Amino acid sequence: MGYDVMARTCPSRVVLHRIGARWTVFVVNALEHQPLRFVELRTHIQGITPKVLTETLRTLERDGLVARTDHEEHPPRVEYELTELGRSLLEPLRAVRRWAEAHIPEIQAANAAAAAREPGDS
Amino acid sequence: MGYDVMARTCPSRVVLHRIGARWTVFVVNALEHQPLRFVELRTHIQGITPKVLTETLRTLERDGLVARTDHEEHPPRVEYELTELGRSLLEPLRAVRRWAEAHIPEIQAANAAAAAREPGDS
DNA sequence: GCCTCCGGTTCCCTTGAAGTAACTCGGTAT
DNA sequence: ATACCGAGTTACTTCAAGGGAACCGGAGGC
Repeated sequence: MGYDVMARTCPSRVVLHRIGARWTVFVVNALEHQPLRFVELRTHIQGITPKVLTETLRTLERDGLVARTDHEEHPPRVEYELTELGRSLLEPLRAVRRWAEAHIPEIQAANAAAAAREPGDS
Repeated sequence: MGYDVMARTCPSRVVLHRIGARWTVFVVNALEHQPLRFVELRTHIQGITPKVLTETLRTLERDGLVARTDHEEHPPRVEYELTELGRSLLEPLRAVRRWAEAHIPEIQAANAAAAAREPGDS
């Protein structure tokens, strides 16, 4: 309690920034139903590069949202799963994701209308 | 229906990116209860510069989330308010904001623990 | 001896979002 | 004439996130 996101120094700004990071939403969403391995995440989240996936996972780990389990096998088997904390983020993120998926047409229409209102640049 | 954020070309990625933009959450939240003028937004959202506020508002306008009303007075009076669409985003964003505000201690603790686990760099 | 598999790492470059600071515009007040 | 207001704009800089491509290491298989 007592945090105010509007305050310049509020730590929740950092947290919001993390959530807003390009790939966080996708990784968390991907781990919703079961633990996944690196390659599985990679193929599940289309377009993510290994570098960025690693970075995102490390950040999520540091923040205590994702747990990494190295099974010490050969070939390597490493699994990522949501922690309790990470799981608690699912609900809000799902809401945002659902909103995004549901309102695409309206947003696209608004953009098209705005574009039509402006003088075409060609 | 039928959008899948995990698909490389899904338009919802663009939408999520917009929502994730540094200042979107703050502007939308600030407009929750009543229309605000430029300066009011500026003082309400601590740390935002006029340039960035303008950019954010323009984007929100284009996306149809915020309506701009110029009252054509002198000195100028311009009010920004959420549209119906913008208002529908409030609920999901509030959830995320609440989550952020609520889980700061845990995230900070996780970060501190992770930092302690690593070899100090000095 | 070399390849493959998995889970990365490394280096380097590009982009674009954000920040800084100074300036504009048109009208009214002093 | 000058200054001030609100609501921006403009030009320039900065910087971290992101992307691309190539490489690594050790076990097991051919």
